[in-house]
Amino acid sequence: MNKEKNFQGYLHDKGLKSTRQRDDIASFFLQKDKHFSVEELYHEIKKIEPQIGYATVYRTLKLLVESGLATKCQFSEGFTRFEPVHEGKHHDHLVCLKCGKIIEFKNDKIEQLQIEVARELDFELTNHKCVLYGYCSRCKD
Amino acid sequence: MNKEKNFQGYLHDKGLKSTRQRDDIASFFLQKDKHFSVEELYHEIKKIEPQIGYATVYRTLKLLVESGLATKCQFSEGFTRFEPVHEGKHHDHLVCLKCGKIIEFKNDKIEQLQIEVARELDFELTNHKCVLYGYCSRCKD
DNA sequence: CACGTAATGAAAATGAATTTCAAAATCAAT
DNA sequence: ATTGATTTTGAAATTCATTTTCATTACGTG
Ligand SMILES: [Mn+2]
Ligand SMILES: [Mn+2]
Ligand SMILES: [Zn+2]
Ligand SMILES: [Zn+2]
Repeated sequence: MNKEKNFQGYLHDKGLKSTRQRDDIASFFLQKDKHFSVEELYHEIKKIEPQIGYATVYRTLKLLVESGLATKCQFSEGFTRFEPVHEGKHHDHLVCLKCGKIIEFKNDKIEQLQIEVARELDFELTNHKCVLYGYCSRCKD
Repeated sequence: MNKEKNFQGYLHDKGLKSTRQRDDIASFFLQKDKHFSVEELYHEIKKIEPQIGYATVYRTLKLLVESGLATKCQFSEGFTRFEPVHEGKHHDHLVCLKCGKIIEFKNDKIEQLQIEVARELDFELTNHKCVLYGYCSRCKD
């Protein structure tokens, strides 16, 4: 898998070591398409690597974010979620306030308008977060 | 001031009491145009009401949000900010990653496109947060 | 293999936010 | 104004996500 190669490359370039724990976390995380809480990921990794500690999961997620392979999601749940990046494609989210379902969307017009907003305000844009809250098709009514 | 009347009305309707502390916090907060951290607000209120406790500031902000007179802002700073609502006008934010400056913007096209995105995904929209991160005119370069 | 360095994990620490609880304040009914 | 039921307050304790500490273990270059 190419993402794992990228992670190995990132570690090497930074003079960091490849370890069984890091590799297990990265390869499990990167092959899923999911918005993980740290707790969820910790419990999944426990099955593969029973001695793993929370600190290592936190530390490895930080490295994945720094390497550009993961992004942080803050959905006002009181904790952070992390998701593997989707092949260089940025997207935003809808979050169901009842069941917690997370739906992804991509809208180039919105992205373009955000760039214009920033330019008009003489602001150099680096990234953004757009989260739509409400009720999914199964939870509404 | 009308907002303070609304707060008094909210308290009365919910069978809650009007207290010197609540009234001082609400009237100070509602007349400012600022994105307050709880700590900032606490220190400002201390000047007016030296015996105030953090818990009362937190509790009053919660009431202000519930009454629709304040909104929570989460700018990935590790804590929550609160701002008085602007006369029924929704807006979003740009946040400078260097100096922390918060710039407001309003873009009806983006808002409309968000509504369309939600409709296409059969999602009942209640609210949204859109935060653009980058560098303000003074901090870029 | 050996050594210097980095990583791990359990436990402690941190920090924002909430809860607890005894004392004080509010307010509707007298 | 006085009462008294109920709510609010503030200091301190608690909670919970996340970070840090530190002794031990693992990595990887030579
Ligand atoms: Mn996603
Ligand atoms: Mn604002
Ligand atoms: Zn739902
Ligand atoms: Zn700036």
